[in-house]
Amino acid sequence: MPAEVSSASPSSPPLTERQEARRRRILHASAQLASRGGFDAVQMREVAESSQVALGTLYRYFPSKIHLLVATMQDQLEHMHGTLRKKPPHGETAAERVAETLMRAFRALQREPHLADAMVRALTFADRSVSPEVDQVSRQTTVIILDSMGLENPTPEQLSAVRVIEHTWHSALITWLSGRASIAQVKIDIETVCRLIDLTAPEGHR
Amino acid sequence: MPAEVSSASPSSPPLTERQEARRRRILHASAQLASRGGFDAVQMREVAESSQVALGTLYRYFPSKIHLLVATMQDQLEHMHGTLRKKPPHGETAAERVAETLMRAFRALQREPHLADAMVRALTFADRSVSPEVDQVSRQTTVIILDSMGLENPTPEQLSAVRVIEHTWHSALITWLSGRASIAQVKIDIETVCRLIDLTAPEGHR
DNA sequence: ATCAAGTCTGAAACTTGTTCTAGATTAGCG
DNA sequence: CGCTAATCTAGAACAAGTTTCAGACTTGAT
Repeated sequence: MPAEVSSASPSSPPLTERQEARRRRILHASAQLASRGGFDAVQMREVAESSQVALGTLYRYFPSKIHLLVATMQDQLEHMHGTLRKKPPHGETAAERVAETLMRAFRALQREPHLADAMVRALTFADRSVSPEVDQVSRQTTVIILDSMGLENPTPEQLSAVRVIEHTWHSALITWLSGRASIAQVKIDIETVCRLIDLTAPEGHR
Repeated sequence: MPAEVSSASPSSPPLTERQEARRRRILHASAQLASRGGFDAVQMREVAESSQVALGTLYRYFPSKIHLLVATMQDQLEHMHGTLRKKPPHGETAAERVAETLMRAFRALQREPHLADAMVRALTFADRSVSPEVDQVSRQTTVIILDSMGLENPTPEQLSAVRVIEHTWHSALITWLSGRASIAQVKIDIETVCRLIDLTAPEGHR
Protein backbone atom coordinates (compact mmCIF):
# COMPACT_ATOMS: atom_id res chain seq x y z
CA MET A 1 0.00 0.00 0.00
CA PRO A 2 1.25 3.49 -0.87
CA ALA A 3 2.29 5.53 2.12
CA GLU A 4 1.80 9.14 1.01
CA VAL A 5 0.00 10.68 -1.97
CA SER A 6 -3.14 10.22 0.04
CA SER A 7 -5.27 13.35 0.30
CA ALA A 8 -4.27 16.38 -1.76
CA SER A 9 -6.95 17.24 -4.28
CA PRO A 10 -5.91 15.50 -7.47
CA SER A 11 -6.68 18.61 -9.53
CA SER A 12 -4.29 21.52 -10.25
CA PRO A 13 -0.80 21.07 -11.67
CA PRO A 14 1.43 18.60 -9.83
CA LEU A 15 4.07 20.15 -7.62
CA THR A 16 7.79 19.81 -8.13
CA GLU A 17 9.82 18.24 -5.40
CA ARG A 18 10.96 21.56 -3.96
CA GLN A 19 7.42 22.84 -4.03
CA GLU A 20 6.19 19.78 -2.21
CA ALA A 21 8.92 20.36 0.33
CA ARG A 22 7.91 23.99 0.76
CA ARG A 23 4.30 23.00 1.24
CA ARG A 24 5.35 20.50 3.87
CA ARG A 25 7.52 23.04 5.69
CA ILE A 26 4.65 25.48 5.74
CA LEU A 27 2.18 22.98 7.14
CA HIS A 28 4.72 21.89 9.71
CA ALA A 29 5.39 25.45 10.82
CA SER A 30 1.67 26.09 10.99
CA ALA A 31 1.03 23.09 13.19
CA GLN A 32 3.98 23.94 15.39
CA LEU A 33 2.93 27.53 15.96
CA ALA A 34 -0.65 26.43 16.49
CA SER A 35 0.47 23.90 19.09
CA ARG A 36 2.13 26.69 21.01
CA GLY A 37 -0.52 29.32 21.18
CA GLY A 38 -3.55 28.34 19.18
CA PHE A 39 -5.25 30.35 16.48
CA ASP A 40 -3.72 33.71 17.38
CA ALA A 41 -0.21 32.34 17.50
CA VAL A 42 -0.37 31.29 13.87
CA GLN A 43 0.75 34.58 12.36
CA MET A 44 1.34 34.58 8.67
CA ARG A 45 4.66 36.41 8.90
CA GLU A 46 5.89 33.92 11.45
CA VAL A 47 4.71 30.95 9.45
CA ALA A 48 6.55 32.36 6.45
CA GLU A 49 9.71 32.91 8.43
CA SER A 50 9.60 29.54 10.18
CA SER A 51 9.14 27.74 6.92
CA GLN A 52 11.76 29.83 5.14
CA VAL A 53 9.44 31.10 2.51
CA ALA A 54 8.51 34.63 1.47
CA LEU A 55 5.19 35.97 2.64
CA GLY A 56 3.97 36.22 -0.93
CA THR A 57 4.85 32.59 -1.51
CA LEU A 58 2.96 31.52 1.58
CA TYR A 59 -0.08 33.26 0.18
CA ARG A 60 0.42 31.58 -3.16
CA TYR A 61 0.25 28.20 -1.46
CA PHE A 62 -2.55 29.07 0.94
CA PRO A 63 -4.68 32.05 -0.01
CA SER A 64 -5.58 32.90 3.57
CA LYS A 65 -4.84 32.03 7.16
CA ILE A 66 -8.08 30.10 7.25
CA HIS A 67 -7.10 28.09 4.20
CA LEU A 68 -3.78 27.33 5.82
CA LEU A 69 -5.32 26.12 9.04
CA VAL A 70 -7.96 24.06 7.31
CA ALA A 71 -5.22 22.43 5.26
CA THR A 72 -3.37 21.81 8.50
CA MET A 73 -6.45 20.10 9.78
CA GLN A 74 -6.73 17.94 6.67
CA ASP A 75 -3.16 16.94 7.29
CA GLN A 76 -3.76 16.04 10.92
CA LEU A 77 -6.96 14.20 10.08
CA GLU A 78 -5.04 11.87 7.83
CA HIS A 79 -2.66 10.96 10.59
CA MET A 80 -5.62 10.44 12.85
CA HIS A 81 -7.42 8.23 10.41
CA GLY A 82 -4.33 6.10 9.95
CA THR A 83 -3.88 5.78 13.70
CA LEU A 84 -7.50 4.96 14.34
CA ARG A 85 -7.77 2.37 11.64
CA LYS A 86 -4.89 0.42 13.12
CA LYS A 87 -6.79 -0.31 16.30
CA PRO A 88 -10.47 -0.51 15.47
CA PRO A 89 -12.92 0.07 18.30
CA HIS A 90 -14.26 -3.04 19.98
CA GLY A 91 -17.70 -1.94 21.19
CA GLU A 92 -20.71 -4.20 20.73
CA THR A 93 -23.05 -1.84 18.95
CA ALA A 94 -22.31 0.63 16.19
CA ALA A 95 -23.22 3.44 18.56
CA GLU A 96 -20.64 2.25 21.06
CA ARG A 97 -17.97 1.95 18.44
CA VAL A 98 -18.58 5.43 17.09
CA ALA A 99 -18.57 6.94 20.55
CA GLU A 100 -15.38 5.09 21.34
CA THR A 101 -13.71 6.34 18.18
CA LEU A 102 -14.74 9.92 18.77
CA MET A 103 -13.58 9.83 22.34
CA ARG A 104 -10.27 8.48 21.17
CA ALA A 105 -9.98 11.36 18.74
CA PHE A 106 -11.00 13.71 21.50
CA ARG A 107 -8.23 12.47 23.75
CA ALA A 108 -5.77 13.04 20.93
CA LEU A 109 -6.98 16.63 20.65
CA GLN A 110 -6.65 17.07 24.39
CA ARG A 111 -2.96 16.39 24.07
CA GLU A 112 -2.61 19.44 21.82
CA PRO A 113 -5.41 21.71 22.89
CA HIS A 114 -3.90 24.78 21.25
CA LEU A 115 -3.59 23.02 17.94
CA ALA A 116 -7.16 21.83 18.28
CA ASP A 117 -8.22 25.38 19.00
CA ALA A 118 -6.57 26.73 15.88
CA MET A 119 -7.96 24.07 13.61
CA VAL A 120 -11.50 24.03 14.90
CA ARG A 121 -11.80 27.80 15.02
CA ALA A 122 -10.58 28.01 11.44
CA LEU A 123 -13.00 25.35 10.39
CA THR A 124 -16.06 27.03 11.83
CA PHE A 125 -14.99 30.51 10.87
CA ALA A 126 -14.38 29.59 7.25
CA ASP A 127 -16.60 31.37 4.78
CA ARG A 128 -17.73 30.32 1.31
CA SER A 129 -14.32 30.80 -0.22
CA VAL A 130 -13.05 27.84 1.76
CA SER A 131 -16.03 25.60 1.18
CA PRO A 132 -14.26 22.98 -0.91
CA GLU A 133 -11.55 22.48 1.67
CA VAL A 134 -13.93 22.45 4.60
CA ASP A 135 -16.10 20.01 2.73
CA GLN A 136 -13.16 17.73 2.26
CA VAL A 137 -12.54 17.76 6.00
CA SER A 138 -16.17 16.96 6.53
CA ARG A 139 -16.06 14.05 4.11
CA GLN A 140 -12.96 12.72 5.76
CA THR A 141 -14.68 12.87 9.12
CA THR A 142 -17.67 11.05 7.70
CA VAL A 143 -15.42 8.31 6.41
CA ILE A 144 -13.84 7.90 9.83
CA ILE A 145 -17.22 7.58 11.50
CA LEU A 146 -18.62 5.18 8.92
CA ASP A 147 -15.43 3.20 9.19
CA SER A 148 -15.87 2.81 12.90
CA MET A 149 -19.49 1.79 12.42
CA GLY A 150 -18.30 -0.93 10.12
CA LEU A 151 -20.95 -0.24 7.52
CA GLU A 152 -20.75 -1.08 3.87
CA ASN A 153 -23.69 0.83 2.47
CA PRO A 154 -25.43 3.00 5.03
CA THR A 155 -29.07 3.96 4.63
CA PRO A 156 -30.03 7.60 4.12
CA GLU A 157 -31.31 7.59 7.67
CA GLN A 158 -27.99 6.46 8.96
CA LEU A 159 -26.24 9.11 6.94
CA SER A 160 -28.46 11.70 8.55
CA ALA A 161 -27.53 10.36 11.94
CA VAL A 162 -23.87 10.60 11.01
CA ARG A 163 -24.35 14.17 9.92
CA VAL A 164 -25.93 15.02 13.23
CA ILE A 165 -23.11 13.30 15.02
CA GLU A 166 -20.62 15.42 13.15
CA HIS A 167 -22.53 18.56 14.02
CA THR A 168 -22.49 17.59 17.65
CA TRP A 169 -18.84 16.69 17.50
CA HIS A 170 -17.81 20.05 16.10
CA SER A 171 -20.01 22.10 18.32
CA ALA A 172 -19.09 20.16 21.44
CA LEU A 173 -15.44 20.70 20.63
CA ILE A 174 -16.05 24.40 20.40
CA THR A 175 -17.76 24.58 23.75
CA TRP A 176 -14.94 22.62 25.29
CA LEU A 177 -12.25 24.77 23.66
CA SER A 178 -13.89 27.95 24.83
CA GLY A 179 -14.06 26.61 28.35
CA ARG A 180 -17.85 26.42 28.51
CA ALA A 181 -18.07 22.66 28.81
CA SER A 182 -15.99 20.12 30.67
CA ILE A 183 -14.42 17.05 29.17
CA ALA A 184 -17.04 14.99 30.96
CA GLN A 185 -19.76 17.06 29.41
CA VAL A 186 -18.37 16.49 25.93
CA LYS A 187 -18.29 12.78 26.63
CA ILE A 188 -21.92 12.76 27.65
CA ASP A 189 -22.97 14.73 24.60
CA ILE A 190 -21.15 12.38 22.28
CA GLU A 191 -22.63 9.33 23.91
CA THR A 192 -26.06 10.87 23.81
CA VAL A 193 -25.94 11.68 20.13
CA CYS A 194 -24.50 8.31 19.25
CA ARG A 195 -27.69 6.73 20.48
CA LEU A 196 -29.23 8.08 17.32
CA ILE A 197 -27.39 5.41 15.44
CA ASP A 198 -29.14 2.57 17.17
CA LEU A 199 -32.37 4.41 16.55
CA THR A 200 -31.74 4.25 12.83
CA ALA A 201 -30.30 0.75 12.63
CA PRO A 202 -32.40 -1.37 10.26
CA GLU A 203 -32.11 -4.86 11.78
CA GLY A 204 -29.48 -6.90 13.55
CA HIS A 205 -26.30 -5.09 14.54
CA ARG A 206 -22.64 -5.61 13.66
CA MET B 1 -45.50 42.98 32.18
CA PRO B 2 -42.35 45.09 31.82
CA ALA B 3 -41.30 45.69 28.25
CA GLU B 4 -37.55 46.24 28.46
CA VAL B 5 -35.01 45.65 31.23
CA SER B 6 -35.08 42.05 30.18
CA SER B 7 -31.68 40.58 29.46
CA ALA B 8 -28.64 42.67 30.34
CA SER B 9 -26.57 40.99 32.99
CA PRO B 10 -27.79 42.44 36.26
CA SER B 11 -24.23 43.01 37.44
CA SER B 12 -22.07 46.08 36.78
CA PRO B 13 -23.20 49.63 37.52
CA PRO B 14 -26.56 50.67 36.05
CA LEU B 15 -26.39 52.87 32.99
CA THR B 16 -27.68 56.39 32.79
CA GLU B 17 -30.36 57.18 30.28
CA ARG B 18 -27.93 58.58 27.74
CA GLN B 19 -25.70 55.59 28.16
CA GLU B 20 -28.58 53.25 27.62
CA ALA B 21 -29.43 55.22 24.49
CA ARG B 22 -25.85 54.97 23.25
CA ARG B 23 -25.83 51.25 23.84
CA ARG B 24 -29.05 50.91 21.91
CA ARG B 25 -27.75 53.00 19.00
CA ILE B 26 -24.64 50.87 18.83
CA LEU B 27 -26.57 47.62 18.79
CA HIS B 28 -28.91 49.01 16.18
CA ALA B 29 -26.05 50.12 13.94
CA SER B 30 -24.39 46.76 14.39
CA ALA B 31 -27.51 44.85 13.35
CA GLN B 32 -28.07 47.17 10.43
CA LEU B 33 -24.56 46.85 9.06
CA ALA B 34 -24.65 43.11 9.65
CA SER B 35 -27.91 42.84 7.74
CA ARG B 36 -26.25 44.48 4.78
CA GLY B 37 -23.06 42.55 4.40
CA GLY B 38 -22.62 40.07 7.20
CA PHE B 39 -19.64 39.70 9.49
CA ASP B 40 -17.19 41.62 7.33
CA ALA B 41 -19.51 44.56 6.89
CA VAL B 42 -19.61 45.20 10.61
CA GLN B 43 -16.55 47.42 10.81
CA MET B 44 -15.89 48.99 14.13
CA ARG B 45 -15.19 52.43 12.68
CA GLU B 46 -18.45 52.31 10.76
CA VAL B 47 -20.42 51.13 13.74
CA ALA B 48 -18.95 53.99 15.74
CA GLU B 49 -19.83 56.51 13.07
CA SER B 50 -23.32 55.16 12.44
CA SER B 51 -24.12 55.23 16.11
CA GLN B 52 -22.54 58.65 16.65
CA VAL B 53 -20.09 57.50 19.19
CA ALA B 54 -16.31 57.74 19.32
CA LEU B 55 -14.36 54.60 18.54
CA GLY B 56 -12.95 54.53 22.05
CA THR B 57 -16.46 54.68 23.45
CA LEU B 58 -17.60 51.82 21.30
CA TYR B 59 -14.77 49.77 22.73
CA ARG B 60 -15.73 50.78 26.23
CA TYR B 61 -19.21 49.40 25.68
CA PHE B 62 -18.12 46.31 23.77
CA PRO B 63 -14.52 45.27 24.24
CA SER B 64 -14.27 43.61 20.84
CA LYS B 65 -16.11 43.10 17.60
CA ILE B 66 -16.98 39.62 18.77
CA HIS B 67 -18.44 40.95 22.00
CA LEU B 68 -20.49 43.41 19.99
CA LEU B 69 -21.89 40.78 17.68
CA VAL B 70 -22.64 38.36 20.47
CA ALA B 71 -24.50 41.13 22.26
CA THR B 72 -26.34 41.80 19.03
CA MET B 73 -27.33 38.17 19.00
CA GLN B 74 -28.56 38.32 22.60
CA ASP B 75 -30.66 41.24 21.55
CA GLN B 76 -32.14 39.46 18.56
CA LEU B 77 -32.73 36.30 20.55
CA GLU B 78 -34.96 38.20 22.91
CA HIS B 79 -37.13 39.43 20.09
CA MET B 80 -37.24 35.91 18.77
CA HIS B 81 -38.24 34.46 22.10
CA GLY B 82 -41.01 36.98 22.46
CA THR B 83 -42.28 36.26 18.96
CA LEU B 84 -42.13 32.52 19.38
CA ARG B 85 -43.85 32.47 22.70
CA LYS B 86 -46.85 34.26 21.27
CA LYS B 87 -47.70 31.42 18.92
CA PRO B 88 -46.61 28.19 20.56
CA PRO B 89 -45.99 25.22 18.29
CA HIS B 90 -48.85 22.81 17.92
CA GLY B 91 -47.10 19.50 17.21
CA GLU B 92 -48.23 16.32 18.94
CA THR B 93 -44.97 15.18 20.43
CA ALA B 94 -42.29 17.19 22.13
CA ALA B 95 -39.93 16.31 19.31
CA GLU B 96 -42.32 17.73 16.74
CA ARG B 97 -42.82 20.90 18.70
CA VAL B 98 -39.11 21.50 19.10
CA ALA B 99 -38.46 20.86 15.42
CA GLU B 100 -41.27 23.20 14.52
CA THR B 101 -39.91 25.93 16.74
CA LEU B 102 -36.41 25.61 15.39
CA MET B 103 -37.61 25.64 11.82
CA ARG B 104 -39.59 28.75 12.57
CA ALA B 105 -36.46 30.36 13.96
CA PHE B 106 -34.57 29.17 10.92
CA ARG B 107 -37.03 30.82 8.59
CA ALA B 108 -36.59 34.06 10.51
CA LEU B 109 -32.84 33.80 10.01
CA GLN B 110 -33.33 33.14 6.31
CA ARG B 111 -35.00 36.51 6.01
CA GLU B 112 -31.76 38.16 7.16
CA PRO B 113 -29.06 35.77 6.09
CA HIS B 114 -26.30 38.34 6.41
CA LEU B 115 -27.29 39.17 9.93
CA ALA B 116 -27.42 35.48 10.72
CA ASP B 117 -23.96 35.08 9.25
CA ALA B 118 -22.50 37.82 11.40
CA MET B 119 -24.06 36.58 14.60
CA VAL B 120 -23.36 32.90 14.17
CA ARG B 121 -19.79 33.43 13.01
CA ALA B 122 -19.14 35.63 16.02
CA LEU B 123 -20.68 33.07 18.32
CA THR B 124 -18.55 30.19 17.14
CA PHE B 125 -15.40 32.23 16.80
CA ALA B 126 -15.65 33.62 20.30
CA ASP B 127 -12.78 32.66 22.57
CA ARG B 128 -12.67 32.37 26.34
CA SER B 129 -12.86 36.10 26.89
CA VAL B 130 -16.44 36.06 25.63
CA SER B 131 -17.52 32.92 27.48
CA PRO B 132 -19.99 34.60 29.81
CA GLU B 133 -21.82 36.28 26.96
CA VAL B 134 -21.81 33.20 24.76
CA ASP B 135 -23.06 31.19 27.69
CA GLN B 136 -25.92 33.55 28.14
CA VAL B 137 -26.90 33.06 24.52
CA SER B 138 -26.72 29.35 25.06
CA ARG B 139 -28.92 29.51 28.13
CA GLN B 140 -31.43 31.62 26.30
CA THR B 141 -31.54 29.08 23.50
CA THR B 142 -32.06 26.31 26.00
CA VAL B 143 -34.97 28.17 27.51
CA ILE B 144 -36.57 28.55 24.10
CA ILE B 145 -36.25 24.85 23.40
CA LEU B 146 -37.50 23.76 26.77
CA ASP B 147 -40.35 26.20 26.42
CA SER B 148 -41.39 24.64 23.17
CA MET B 149 -41.18 21.18 24.69
CA GLY B 150 -43.56 22.32 27.35
CA LEU B 151 -41.58 20.77 30.17
CA GLU B 152 -41.63 21.80 33.76
CA ASN B 153 -38.68 19.90 35.16
CA PRO B 154 -36.70 18.03 32.53
CA THR B 155 -34.67 14.98 33.41
CA PRO B 156 -30.88 15.03 33.07
CA GLU B 157 -31.29 12.84 30.02
CA GLN B 158 -33.59 15.30 28.41
CA LEU B 159 -31.20 18.11 29.16
CA SER B 160 -28.50 16.14 27.39
CA ALA B 161 -30.76 15.75 24.41
CA VAL B 162 -31.41 19.47 24.41
CA ARG B 163 -27.70 20.16 24.51
CA VAL B 164 -27.17 17.91 21.52
CA ILE B 165 -29.99 19.64 19.71
CA GLU B 166 -28.32 22.97 20.31
CA HIS B 167 -25.04 21.63 19.02
CA THR B 168 -26.75 20.42 15.90
CA TRP B 169 -28.62 23.66 15.50
CA HIS B 170 -25.48 25.77 15.62
CA SER B 171 -23.42 23.55 13.43
CA ALA B 172 -26.18 23.06 10.89
CA LEU B 173 -26.57 26.82 10.68
CA ILE B 174 -22.88 27.15 9.95
CA THR B 175 -22.94 24.64 7.16
CA TRP B 176 -25.94 26.39 5.67
CA LEU B 177 -24.36 29.84 5.97
CA SER B 178 -21.19 28.69 4.33
CA GLY B 179 -23.15 27.21 1.48
CA ARG B 180 -22.24 23.60 2.21
CA ALA B 181 -25.77 22.48 3.07
CA SER B 182 -29.14 23.30 1.62
CA ILE B 183 -32.13 24.50 3.55
CA ALA B 184 -33.68 21.10 3.06
CA GLN B 185 -30.62 19.46 4.50
CA VAL B 186 -30.80 21.64 7.60
CA LYS B 187 -34.44 20.68 8.01
CA ILE B 188 -33.60 17.00 7.85
CA ASP B 189 -30.80 17.35 10.35
CA ILE B 190 -33.01 19.18 12.79
CA GLU B 191 -35.78 16.65 12.47
CA THR B 192 -33.32 13.83 12.87
CA VAL B 193 -31.79 15.18 16.05
CA CYS B 194 -35.16 16.01 17.52
CA ARG B 195 -35.96 12.33 17.54
CA LEU B 196 -33.57 12.10 20.42
CA ILE B 197 -36.19 13.76 22.54
CA ASP B 198 -38.68 11.00 22.13
CA LEU B 199 -35.89 8.60 22.87
CA THR B 200 -35.39 10.20 26.25
CA ALA B 201 -39.04 10.81 27.13
CA PRO B 202 -39.84 9.08 30.41
CA GLU B 203 -43.52 8.15 29.98
CA GLY B 204 -46.56 9.61 28.30
CA HIS B 205 -45.99 12.64 26.11
CA ARG B 206 -47.45 16.16 26.07
C1' DA C 1 -22.62 76.32 42.29
C1' DT C 2 -18.26 73.80 42.49
C1' DC C 3 -15.06 70.23 42.56
C1' DA C 4 -13.39 65.42 41.67
C1' DA C 5 -14.06 61.37 39.31
C1' DG C 6 -15.57 59.25 35.67
C1' DT C 7 -16.90 59.37 30.66
C1' DC C 8 -16.71 60.77 25.91
C1' DT C 9 -14.34 62.59 21.81
C1' DG C 10 -11.12 62.93 17.96
C1' DA C 11 -7.13 61.53 16.25
C1' DA C 12 -2.99 59.07 15.95
C1' DA C 13 -0.53 54.80 16.53
C1' DC C 14 0.05 49.95 16.57
C1' DT C 15 -0.91 44.98 15.04
C1' DT C 16 -1.65 41.47 11.94
C1' DG C 17 -3.97 39.70 7.72
C1' DT C 18 -3.63 40.66 2.92
C1' DT C 19 -2.05 42.74 -1.50
C1' DC C 20 1.28 44.60 -4.63
C1' DT C 21 5.75 45.39 -6.99
C1' DA C 22 10.29 45.01 -8.91
C1' DG C 23 13.85 42.22 -9.35
C1' DA C 24 16.21 37.42 -8.71
C1' DT C 25 15.69 32.29 -9.42
C1' DT C 26 14.08 28.18 -11.32
C1' DA C 27 11.89 24.94 -14.53
C1' DG C 28 10.93 23.25 -18.88
C1' DC C 29 12.20 23.28 -23.66
C1' DG C 30 14.32 23.82 -28.08
C1' DC D 1 23.50 25.91 -23.49
C1' DG D 2 20.14 29.84 -23.84
C1' DC D 3 15.48 31.48 -23.73
C1' DT D 4 10.88 32.26 -21.79
C1' DA D 5 7.38 31.71 -18.57
C1' DA D 6 6.43 30.71 -14.14
C1' DT D 7 7.81 31.05 -9.47
C1' DC D 8 10.11 33.01 -5.51
C1' DT D 9 11.98 36.83 -2.63
C1' DA D 10 12.25 41.08 0.03
C1' DG D 11 9.95 44.65 1.27
C1' DA D 12 6.61 48.32 1.03
C1' DA D 13 1.87 49.39 1.33
C1' DC D 14 -2.90 48.88 2.61
C1' DA D 15 -7.08 47.44 5.60
C1' DA D 16 -9.48 46.78 9.68
C1' DG D 17 -9.34 45.48 14.68
C1' DT D 18 -7.49 47.40 18.79
C1' DT D 19 -5.01 50.62 21.93
C1' DT D 20 -3.66 54.98 23.57
C1' DC D 21 -3.82 59.85 24.82
C1' DA D 22 -4.85 64.66 25.69
C1' DG D 23 -8.45 67.45 26.27
C1' DA D 24 -13.70 68.45 26.65
C1' DC D 25 -17.93 67.12 28.81
C1' DT D 26 -21.11 64.84 32.52
C1' DT D 27 -22.31 63.27 36.73
C1' DG D 28 -22.78 63.01 41.61
C1' DA D 29 -21.72 64.76 45.98
C1' DT D 30 -20.82 68.40 48.81
